[in-house]
Amino acid sequence: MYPIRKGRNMGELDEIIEISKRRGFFWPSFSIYGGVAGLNDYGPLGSVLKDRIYREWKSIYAEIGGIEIDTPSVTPENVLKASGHVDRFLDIAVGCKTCKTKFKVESILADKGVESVPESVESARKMIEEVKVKCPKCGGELGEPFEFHLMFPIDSNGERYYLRPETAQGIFVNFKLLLNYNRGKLPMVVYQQGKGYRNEISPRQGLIRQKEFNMAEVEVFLDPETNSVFKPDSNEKITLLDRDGQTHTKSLVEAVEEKIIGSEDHAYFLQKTFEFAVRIGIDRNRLRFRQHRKDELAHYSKDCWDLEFRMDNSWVEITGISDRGTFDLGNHQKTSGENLSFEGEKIARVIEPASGIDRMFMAVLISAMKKRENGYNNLSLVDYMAPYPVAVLPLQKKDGLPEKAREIFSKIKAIEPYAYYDESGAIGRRYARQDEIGTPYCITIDYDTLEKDVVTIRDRDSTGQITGVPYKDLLTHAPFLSNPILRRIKNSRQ
RNA sequence: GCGAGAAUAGUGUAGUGGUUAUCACAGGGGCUUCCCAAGCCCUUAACCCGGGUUCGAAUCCCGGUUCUCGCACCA
Repeated sequence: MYPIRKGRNMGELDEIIEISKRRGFFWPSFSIYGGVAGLNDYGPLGSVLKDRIYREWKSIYAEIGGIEIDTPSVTPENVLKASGHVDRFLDIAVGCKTCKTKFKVESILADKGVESVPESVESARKMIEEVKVKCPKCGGELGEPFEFHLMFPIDSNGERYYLRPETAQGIFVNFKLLLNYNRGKLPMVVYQQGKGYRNEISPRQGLIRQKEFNMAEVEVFLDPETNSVFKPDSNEKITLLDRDGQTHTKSLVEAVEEKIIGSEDHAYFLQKTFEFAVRIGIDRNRLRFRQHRKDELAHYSKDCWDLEFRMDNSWVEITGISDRGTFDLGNHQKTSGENLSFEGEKIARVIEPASGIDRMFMAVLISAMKKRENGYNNLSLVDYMAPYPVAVLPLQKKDGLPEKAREIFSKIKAIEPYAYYDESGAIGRRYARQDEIGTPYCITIDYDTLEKDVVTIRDRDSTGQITGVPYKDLLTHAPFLSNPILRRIKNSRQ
């Protein structure tokens, strides 16, 4: 009866994309000009939800003494040269003249047993000639090699810059200042939220693969001589897929004991990452950790575990927890000439939990989306994540109910600015509307309100309600969601 | 980037050369209803962009853009 969906079956991702566009979570950018692949806007609801995800992330790391920094997206070339991105984030590719398939020169050389990365188009051409490589697919002649940049370059007055491919470098280059701020002490946990940019060849799937994306990166600086500053303590069994393809269902504590995970420090940040995902409402049953194989590690990474989320029966990385060792600080020290050591000659070792906030955002929506028996959607967000924690609804649009409702609404606004007011159409329709955008509580103003100043509170997930709540009791607790009456509703529902 | 398909209101769609461009839902207004998208009436709102063929193009052709699915790539 509601949007008739013929033709293809919608997957959960398609469904979230449809609802998001309709209700204002996100949509493709620049659509009046035909749109641009891989760029999306967060709408009014999505902007709030995204901020709430960042808020929880910050509090997770602030709780363990982390400090925040905010650095530019526009980054000078020499910084990204030192970090290896200029050379390693640029692929030299070549196409087959016959079947038109394109390959990374690096990988077809590797197939021939040549383990070297061409540094230029010219050297790639020479190497192809020397090794006599043909098209691995059809055996045809290969064409001219060409460069494919994964970073967006910016040229300004003869100087080259790039849009950062990760926020991390802004932290590494500030190591000295940050360490000074931290009064010379390690461990030091530094986090940064911000945009990252990658020139994806084929951006797809809404927010999953974009050219510009929201990152939440943490760099944990550790004394290389002091292990196990951070220790996991969770006994929850988690699925761990190691680099040899073995699946383990173990707690992180056990995983370290059994050497599935290399260090306690690394495991601890897997735990933190898992805690973050669950705290924002991602379904823990759709999560697993997967270790990178040696050949898929990024150039800066010694070891990496991804937190992956299952959607439409495939796994999507939402966070990578990488052991970057001393790679970045070592290279920046060498290139800049600045002393980035501490306590003499020591270079700090780095563990990096780096989350893709857009992907986590999708995971939150997909985890929360429920279908009711009547076919309507219920976005079962965790209370404190909902863009609107509360809506105020007069039962009908007459008999002075809207006037009373607006009066109460303005009082609610004073303690909960993200409150929604709606008096249009039938009450059931308005409940349904709030359900679809995840509003956990509706306050209904009815005839009893006029006589006795009591309201009805309706709970989103159970659709149950409690009547006769003196509305003044709702105004005595700020923030609104800490109100004990709401807890009572929540606890009583089954 | 290649191959194949697709692009029509906010969403999902009908429409194979001539229609006031279909329908549903959503949105707005009203009647009715004291609590879960009920019903009735009214209303807002679209042919991706640019060329071409034609008396006439949403429809046919070309180019572009975007999307989907594969491949490749990326994480």
